[in-house]
Amino acid sequence: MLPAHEKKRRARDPERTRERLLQAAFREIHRSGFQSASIDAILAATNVTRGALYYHFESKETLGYAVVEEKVAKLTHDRWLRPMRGEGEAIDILIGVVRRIPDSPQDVRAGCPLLLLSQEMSPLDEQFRKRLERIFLDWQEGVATLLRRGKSQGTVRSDLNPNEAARFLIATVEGYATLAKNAQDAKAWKAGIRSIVGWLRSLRPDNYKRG
Amino acid sequence: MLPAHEKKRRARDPERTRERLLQAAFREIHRSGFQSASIDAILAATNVTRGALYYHFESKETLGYAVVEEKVAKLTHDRWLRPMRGEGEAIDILIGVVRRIPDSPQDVRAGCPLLLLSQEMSPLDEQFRKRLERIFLDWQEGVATLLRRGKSQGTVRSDLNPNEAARFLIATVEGYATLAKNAQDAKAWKAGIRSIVGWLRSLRPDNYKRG
DNA sequence: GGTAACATACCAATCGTTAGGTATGTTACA
DNA sequence: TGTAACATACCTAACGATTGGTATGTTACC
Repeated sequence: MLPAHEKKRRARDPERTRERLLQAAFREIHRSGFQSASIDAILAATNVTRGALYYHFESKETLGYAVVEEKVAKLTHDRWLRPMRGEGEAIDILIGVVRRIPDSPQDVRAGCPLLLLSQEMSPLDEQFRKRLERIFLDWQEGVATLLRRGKSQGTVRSDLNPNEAARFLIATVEGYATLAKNAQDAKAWKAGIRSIVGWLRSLRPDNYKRG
Repeated sequence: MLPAHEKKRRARDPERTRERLLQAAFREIHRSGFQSASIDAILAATNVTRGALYYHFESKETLGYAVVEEKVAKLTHDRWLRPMRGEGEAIDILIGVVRRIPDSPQDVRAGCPLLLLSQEMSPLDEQFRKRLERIFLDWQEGVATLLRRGKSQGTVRSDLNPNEAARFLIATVEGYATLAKNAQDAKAWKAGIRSIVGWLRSLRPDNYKRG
């Protein structure tokens, strides 16, 4: 007998259908933005029919909201929040996280979906905006918490304002991501990361030297 | 006799028609992005007809390119390049420029058009991308030139890399603009400006104190 | 058998674009 | 100077394609 995951594909598997739609919608939205994302393109990419899509999602908007909540938020969670909860020195962790952001040409050219959706949708759709804002706030809170821990452990300058520094880090990361996306050049991104790492190092106490 | 500019409006005034189309297109693109910008909306805003629009611009794309070249580039020029050519200490000039970026609720909520178009169009349309990249490069070069001047005058740290610092400034400005746009909150922008100004001050030589 | 999970066919609206015509302005020539 | 010839600057109507959405029908599974 075949292992469970290789069993003959069930004719009906609503969870899988929904997940495939979400994934395809994420890709399409990431490519074209939400407004220009085409339902037809999503259907073509998944071989799901209109009826099935509108069975799982009541409108294009709700599909978009689900993409933000379940796909975009997950990215931030996996790349930032989870690693930041690990052991180690705060600045080291942040440098590691920043360096682990995908830097392949494809990734850099595609850019950050959070950034794209913020620019496009936040003035147009309050429901979108609120969901994106939730992601930014969680991100900021995660960084600030880590910096606070660093301060209490003496590995971060005592005069640093954690919330302010967290915002600064996020702004810089997103700013360089924009420049690199516009340049369509992974080297631009890597140079940005080096600058950010340099700034992160400056958050250590003056008397705190490392190898 | 009436002054020249109040004379009865000429039935045909191609320059004025073109300029009005450009202005309305800029507004519409800034609001909706390029792909979702509606020709109908531009026509309605100007009371210009389809035929007139397609007389002045051969397609929606060329209209978009003209908006980037003649409207978006002008913004960067007026707000950054021109002030940066003035007299004075480099860091003071940069702080002044940054503080003079419009910070009304409407401006912050609308966001930076350069940012929006980069996010939306740079992976999709090389012609767009090149024109946007030109703006970013001019911007960067302007800041770098000013910082170089500051170094030679001893008002900027001698160990500073002008191009790197220029990129850092631009990335930070655009990053905070994104955060503020997503928050739809002018206070977020003003706080960002304060952080940027703080960073700019740190570019002065250690022994260089000011009032 | 009942209903959850689809599939199909179609709708009205909107998209950017163009064809075809008109009105106004300019220029060349008698 | 008058006007024929032409060019510029529009206007109107309609195009075919695509948009998101829905109503109705069918099928697989508990």
